Amino acid sequence: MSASDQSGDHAADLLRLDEFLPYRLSVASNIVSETIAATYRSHFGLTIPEWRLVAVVAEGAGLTQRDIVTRTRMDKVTVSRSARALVDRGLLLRRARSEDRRSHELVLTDAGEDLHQRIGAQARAIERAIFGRFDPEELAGFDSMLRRVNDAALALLEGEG
Amino acid sequence: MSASDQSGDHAADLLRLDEFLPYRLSVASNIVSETIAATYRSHFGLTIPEWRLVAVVAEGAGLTQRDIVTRTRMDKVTVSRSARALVDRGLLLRRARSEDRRSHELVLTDAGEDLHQRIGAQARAIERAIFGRFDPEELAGFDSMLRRVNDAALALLEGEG
DNA sequence: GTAACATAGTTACAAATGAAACGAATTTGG
DNA sequence: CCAAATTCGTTTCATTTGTAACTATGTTAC
Repeated sequence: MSASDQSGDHAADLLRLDEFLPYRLSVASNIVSETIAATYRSHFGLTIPEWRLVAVVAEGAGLTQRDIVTRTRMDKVTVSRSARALVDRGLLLRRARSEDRRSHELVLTDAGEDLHQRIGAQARAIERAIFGRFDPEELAGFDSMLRRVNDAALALLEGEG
Repeated sequence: MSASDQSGDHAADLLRLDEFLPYRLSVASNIVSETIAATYRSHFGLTIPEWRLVAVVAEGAGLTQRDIVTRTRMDKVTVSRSARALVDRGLLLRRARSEDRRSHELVLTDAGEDLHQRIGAQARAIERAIFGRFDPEELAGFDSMLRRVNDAALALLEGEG
C-alpha cells in the first residue's frame, strides 16, 4: 500500500491510482452496488434507498424518518422520497405519534413484510455469490476492517469539518 | 456475516442491514469518498472524476479517453466532461493522433503535473490518516479482499447481465 | 470503391441527488 | 404565557449523473 511506502525515492512521489486504497475501495463498492441495484430493480422495482428503508424498518418498526437518517446516514430528502414511494405502493404505513405530530412511526404493511422476506433471500444469495468463496477468517477480518475504516473516516470528516 | 448464519431459527430469515456486507462496504466507501472529495474540492477545486483523470494521465501520458474509460470504469460522458474541464483550466492537453483522428492523446501540462504532485501528497496524507493505524498484514489482507471482491462482483455482473 | 457496420467522443435530454428555503410542530428562555 | 430558536419533514431549485441520439472517423465485406 502506498501509505506505508515510505522509501524516499522519486517514484514514491507518484500516486499510483491502482494502489490507492480509497480508490480501490470505491471501485469495489460501486461494482457490488451496481450488481445489487440491478437485481433489486429488475426483480422488485426498488431503488437502493427504497430497499434500505424497507430493511431498516423491518428491523426496527416504529422508527421515524429522522431515526433512519441518523442510522443509515442517508440524506433526509432521500428518506422522505423513498418513504413516500413505498407508502404509495402500499408497502409502508405511517402511524401518527401522539407525542410529536411532526413525525410518524414507520411500519411495513403485510405486503411490505412479504417483500422484505423475498428481497432478504435474494440479497443473501448475492452476498453469497460474491463473498461466499472466502473463508470465514478472511471475512471476519474484512468486516472488522470496514467497521474501523468507517469509524476512522467519520472521525476525520466530523473532526476537521 | 449473515450469509454464513445458517441456523434454522426465525431470526435467520431477517436480513440485518448492519451485518450485510455489501451495505457495510457501501457505507464505508461513501464516507471515505466524502472525506476525500471535501479535500479535493476545497484545496484544489477538483471533483473526484477530474482528480482521477489527472492521476491516470499522470501515470500513463498519451492515453485516450477510451483507454481511461476501460481502465477506470468511469462513464465515457464523465470522462469527456472532466477532460474538457481540465483542458479549460490549463491542466490538460489534447494532442492529435495521426493514426486516428477521432481521439486524442491526453497529457498533463506543467501546471497539471504540478497539481498532481500536490494532490498526490494530500491524497497520501488522507490515506494515512484513515488507514495508517492498521498493521501491514491487515492492510494487505484488506487490499487483497477488495481485489477479489471486485473480480467476483464483476464476474457476476457481466456473466448474468 | 462503397455500403454497412463499428468506434471515439460530444451533445441533448431525463432521472437522481442534495442544498436551501419553507411550513408546521415543539422546545427554550425570559 | 409568548417570542425566539430548534426540529421534522416536504418542496423547490440547481447540480450532477447517465442514457440515448448524434457527428465524425475508421473498418469490414462485398
